[in-house]
Amino acid sequence: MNTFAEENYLKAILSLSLQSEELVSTNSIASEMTTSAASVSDMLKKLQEKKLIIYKKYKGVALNKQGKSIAVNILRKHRLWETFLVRKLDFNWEEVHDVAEQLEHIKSEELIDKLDSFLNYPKFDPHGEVIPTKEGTIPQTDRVLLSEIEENTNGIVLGVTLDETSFLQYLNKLEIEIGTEIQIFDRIDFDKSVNISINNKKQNISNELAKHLLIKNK
Amino acid sequence: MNTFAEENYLKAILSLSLQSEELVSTNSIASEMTTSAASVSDMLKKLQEKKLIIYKKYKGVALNKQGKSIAVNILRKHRLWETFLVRKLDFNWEEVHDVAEQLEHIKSEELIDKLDSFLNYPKFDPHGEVIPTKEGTIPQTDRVLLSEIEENTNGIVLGVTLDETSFLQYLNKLEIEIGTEIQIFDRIDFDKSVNISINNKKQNISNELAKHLLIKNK
DNA sequence: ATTTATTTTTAGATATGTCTAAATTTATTT
DNA sequence: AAATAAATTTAGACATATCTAAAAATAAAT
Repeated sequence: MNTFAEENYLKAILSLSLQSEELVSTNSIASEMTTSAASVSDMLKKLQEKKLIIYKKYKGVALNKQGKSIAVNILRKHRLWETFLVRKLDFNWEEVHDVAEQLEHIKSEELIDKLDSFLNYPKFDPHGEVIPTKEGTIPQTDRVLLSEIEENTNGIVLGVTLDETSFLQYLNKLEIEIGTEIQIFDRIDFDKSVNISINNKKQNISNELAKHLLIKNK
Repeated sequence: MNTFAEENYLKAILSLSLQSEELVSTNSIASEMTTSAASVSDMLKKLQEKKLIIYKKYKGVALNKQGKSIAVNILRKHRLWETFLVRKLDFNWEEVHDVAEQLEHIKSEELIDKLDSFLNYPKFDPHGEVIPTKEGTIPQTDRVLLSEIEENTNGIVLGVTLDETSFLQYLNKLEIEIGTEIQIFDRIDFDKSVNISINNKKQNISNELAKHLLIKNK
């Protein structure tokens, strides 16, 4: 059985691993978890002793099979709980993260199986993120948030992850609806806004907005 | 903010306080929590420093206002979660205790408010125990323990005061569940066991068992 | 009222997880 | 290639929560 701290480190390593192919650095983990590099070093040593990661001093770290399995399971629990909080308890989807960070550490396989069933086996969480399977795989989708999408590609709007009136009204104004084809040009470093074109009209979309648009990559 | 350990101690002290008027002893807490008396002593010192209990060395301990408020809130969360697990996730009422022991420590007032609302503001948990209010009071009910009940009366099983698997399994074997009608005949002086009849089947119930059965006098 | 037994507390260890500061390794400049 | 900078690890401390063994206080028995 793993502690909350161990699980949080594994989760952070998974998250960073999914963002790039390279080994995960100590500093990137420290920054992800807002802790010190020293603490990370300490924990990496421990996780290696528990045979959950592959760790080479000064080089970086990767999850091994068992560590990845645990981390993916935490991610599954996190996203199932978020789905529960939004769909059943009427939370706004922006509010659920902190609570889900606690709930994801509850230990009971049966609980998660039953929660999954209660929610009717959802494939996506309220943020549009895919929910890993019970078997420990992360289904590949061509659904991407506009805020995460590759530059210089085309896509189709598949959905949104927010249903606030002001948000939806703004989409109307921008002529964005489900099915709308968009061209993605580039992302601005400074504010993470995205330059796109809709119906041949060039627009700049804020990161705040882009985070709520689900795009299918063409 | 309190740690899980602190919350568990407060909960144990509350539970013991409700069983008798006297100050709670170090050993009784140790036995309730299956830990050592030394650990209890250590923690009592800490809880006193945090001003959550009234503690006199060698004499015993009681919750003060703030400590009781925290403990009652944990109890409320525990019982709301048990209700959720049984009513929504289809757990058997014998299975929910361990999971609820974890869930009760999740920190979010909003979560509990919304859970309460989702469950339609239940008054009793699946074991028949009353659920404390959001305001921190434990509603009084007219229930009596089988070990205390008047002889030659009839009653209905309203709940239990113990949440151990072995206990609950034994109840199953005796065909005792919530709602079961029982006739109470007499109490044996020697061992305080009670002669009763369930479904016209006469049985002798040990004092140890009777102490944990809540009966509504008819 | 002593002695004995029980209960409770303290002392000293251990494990987890964190920190700062110093040392070490690796990467980057010049 | 040597010097400098950056990243990482180690050393040593600290807080939490637990334990065993020993000491101290209280309760029970003679």
